[in-house]
Amino acid sequence: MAKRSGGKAGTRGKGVSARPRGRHKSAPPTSHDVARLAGVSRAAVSRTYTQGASVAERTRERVLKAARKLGYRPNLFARSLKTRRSRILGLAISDLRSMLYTEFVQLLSDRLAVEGYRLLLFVTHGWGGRDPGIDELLTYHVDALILASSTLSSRLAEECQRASMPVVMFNNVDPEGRVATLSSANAVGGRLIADFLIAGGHRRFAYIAGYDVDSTSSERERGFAARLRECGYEAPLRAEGRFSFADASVAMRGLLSTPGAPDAVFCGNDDMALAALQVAQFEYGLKPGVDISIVGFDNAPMTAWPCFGLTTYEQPIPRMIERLVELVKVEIEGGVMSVSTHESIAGDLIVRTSARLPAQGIVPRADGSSTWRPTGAAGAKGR
Amino acid sequence: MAKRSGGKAGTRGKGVSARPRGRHKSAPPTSHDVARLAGVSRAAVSRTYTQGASVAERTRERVLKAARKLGYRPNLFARSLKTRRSRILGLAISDLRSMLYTEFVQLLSDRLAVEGYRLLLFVTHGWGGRDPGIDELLTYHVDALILASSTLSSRLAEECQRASMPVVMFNNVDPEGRVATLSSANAVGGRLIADFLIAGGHRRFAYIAGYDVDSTSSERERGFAARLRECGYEAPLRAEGRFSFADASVAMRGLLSTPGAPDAVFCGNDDMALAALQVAQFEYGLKPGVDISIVGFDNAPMTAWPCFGLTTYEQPIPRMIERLVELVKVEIEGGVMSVSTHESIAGDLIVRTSARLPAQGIVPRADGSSTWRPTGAAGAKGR
DNA sequence: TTGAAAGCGCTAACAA
DNA sequence: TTGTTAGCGCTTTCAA
Repeated sequence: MAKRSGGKAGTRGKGVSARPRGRHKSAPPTSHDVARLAGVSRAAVSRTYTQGASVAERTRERVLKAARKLGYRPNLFARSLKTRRSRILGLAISDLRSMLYTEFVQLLSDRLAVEGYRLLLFVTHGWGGRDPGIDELLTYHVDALILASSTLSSRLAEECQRASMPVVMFNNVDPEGRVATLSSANAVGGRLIADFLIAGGHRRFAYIAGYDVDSTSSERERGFAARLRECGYEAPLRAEGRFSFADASVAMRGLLSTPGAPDAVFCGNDDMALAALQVAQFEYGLKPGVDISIVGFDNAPMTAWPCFGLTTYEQPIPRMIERLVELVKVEIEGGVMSVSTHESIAGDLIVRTSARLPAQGIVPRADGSSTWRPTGAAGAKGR
Repeated sequence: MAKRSGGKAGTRGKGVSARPRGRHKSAPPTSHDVARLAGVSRAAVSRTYTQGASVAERTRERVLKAARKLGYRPNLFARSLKTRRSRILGLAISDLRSMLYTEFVQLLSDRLAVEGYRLLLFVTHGWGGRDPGIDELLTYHVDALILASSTLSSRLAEECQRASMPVVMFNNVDPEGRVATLSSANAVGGRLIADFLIAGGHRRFAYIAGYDVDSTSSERERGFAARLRECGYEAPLRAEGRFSFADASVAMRGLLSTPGAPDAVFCGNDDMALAALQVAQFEYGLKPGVDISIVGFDNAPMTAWPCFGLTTYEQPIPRMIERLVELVKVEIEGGVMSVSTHESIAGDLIVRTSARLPAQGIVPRADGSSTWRPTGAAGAKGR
C-alpha cells in the first residue's frame, strides 16, 4: 500500500508575480520557466522546439538542458492557437466493436501517427438521422473531421462548412453530395454477390440489412436486389440485423423459420454474417456451403478463421486508408478539390467455405486466398 | 461528380485590422466576430457559453442568434488555456484489436462522454520496455493519461510526475509503484484456473504467455504455476503467443507436437485461447472439453459464441471502467490519494464447454452463465 | 542569432 | 448584468 509522493506542492516564482497553483500539484512548467532557467528569452525556447528555426547550438543546448531539468514539454494546445494546427483529427464512428472498424481504427491511427496526427474519438452510436453532438464536435477545433460510418444529416454537412471545418466521410455519403466521401464499392459488391450466388445454383435469396437509413447497407442491398431482378429472380427476402451479432441472429432465425426459407443469405456486414452462420449451423443443423450459402461483406480478419471460413466481399482497408489520408490532407490544405467528391474503392469477393462454389471462375489471389470472377456472359444466366 | 462549393474565400473585417486568411477557406469565426455582430462584448459571448454565468436572457439570445448566423462554436483549445482543463484524456493502448480492448475502449469512451471527456488515442504497439513517444504524449497537455495495457517504464512514470501529468494505469503496473494502478485479479485468476483444471482431472498443464515483460501475462502465469506447485504438480509447459491469434496458433502447434503434449492449456488472454481452441480442433482433431481443456482470460463477448464456448476468467469491464473513471477524476482533482495505489478487481471464472467440468462446484450466475467455486478444502487435492 | 512585443481565442477578476 | 482589462502558453514578425 504505497503512499503518493505528494511533495512539490506550493508556490514557485515566475517573473514578478507568483503564479497561483492547485492544491496538491504544481502546474506544469512553461516556456517562461525554461527561459528563465536557461537565461534566454521565451522566443529562444520556442525556436528550440520549432523545426527549421534558427537557434545557436549553444542556446539550443542550454534550453534543452533547462527543459529536461524542469520536465518541460511545449503545450500543443497553446501552440495550436497561434499556428492554427492542432495535429488532432476528430474521428466520429458509430461503433468500435464492429470487426472491420476495430481494424480500421487501429490502422488509421497507425497511419496518421506517421503523418504526425492523432485521433480524438467520438463514438456516436449511429445517430440515426438526428445529429446530437454536432456542437460538441465542432467545439473541438480539430484540424479535420473524419466521419466513419455514421449517418450524416445534411445539416451537419452544412454546419461544418460554415464553421469551416474540413470533413471527409468514410463509408457513408452526404445526402446532398457536398462533402468529400470515400466508400467501398457497395453496389458493385452487392451485384457481384448476386452473380456469385446465382452461379452457385441458388434460388431463394435473402438479405440481412444493417439500418435502413444507412447508405452503406442500402447500397449493398440495392446492388444485390437489382442484379437478382435483372437475372429474373424474385426480390430477396429481407430482415434487419442492425449491424450487430445479436440482432442478426434474431433476423436469421426469422428467415430460417419461414416456409420458403432462403438457401442463400447475403449479410450487410461480416458481424451479421458470422451470426447467421452460427444460427444456421448450430440451431438449424445446416451445413454452410452445402445446405445453405452465407456471404458477408468486409473481409474482417476473423472471417478467415477455420471455424468460419466466411465468403465475403473485401473492403481493402489498407488501400482505403491510404486514400482517406490523402483526402484529409487535401481538405486541410484547403486545396481545390478538382476530383470527384465521391470516390469508391472496389475489392475482391473472397471465396471460402461458407457458400457453395460455382463450377467455374474461382481464381487464386496473391495473398493465398481465392476470389471469383464471373465467366462468360458477365454471369448473366437468365432464368 | 459534384464540384466543391469553394466560395466564401477572401477577407473579412475584424475590428480595426483585417485578419489574414487561408487561400480557399475562411478562418472559423471567433467570439470577437460574434460580439461585434450581436453588439455586445466578448465577455458576454463567453458567458453565454459558460455554465452558471450570469447573462441577461436578452443578451444571451442575441449572442446565440449571432453565433448561429456565423456558425460560431467556442474554441475548446483556446478555452483550455485559461481554464487549464481540456476535457480531453489521453489513452495509450498497445493494440485496439485485442477483443477485450475494443470492448474496453468502446465502453470507456461511452462512460467518459457522459462525464464530458473525450479520448485522444495513442496506439503504442506494446513499447516493450522502451518508451518512445513519451515526449509526444506529454506534449498534448491532456487532463490525464490512461495507460491501458502498455508497458510503462519507470522513466515514463517519473516524467509524467515531473510534468505534473495525472496518470492512471489500467491492467499493467508501474514497476516502482508510484502510479495509481487498476488491474484485474491476475494472480487470483491464475490460481483459480489451476484449481479448476486440477479438479477437472488434468495432469499435464501448459501456459501460453503474452509477452514476458508484460505484468498482466506474468501475473496470471505466476498464480497459475504457483497453485500447480502447491498442489504437487510439475511446472506447466510454456510457450509465448504475444497476445496475438497468429503467434498463439504457432505456440499451440508447438505444444501439441511435443511428446508429452498437455491436456490442459491456459492462455494469457482470450484471443490466444481462441487460436489454441481452433488449432486443437481443426488441426489436431481434438475435441475441446473432452480430449483437451482450454481456458482463456478476459471473457471477451465473442467467447460466448456457440462455435467457441470458451471457459475463461472474467474481467468485469463495466465495473473496472467505473472504478477507473473514479481514479482518473481523483487524479485530475489532484486530491490526496489515501487509498492503495494498486487496486485489483476480481471476476468469476465463466464456465462453458472448452474445458472439462469438475464433478462439483458449478453454480449459475445472475446473467445466465455459469461459474465454478472450489469445494471442500479450498480445492486442494494434494496429489 | 536574438529579444521585445503583439496577438492567437478565450476566460475571469474587477469595476461600473 | 455588463464591459474593460489582463492574462493562459505559445509563436512570430520586427529590429537590433
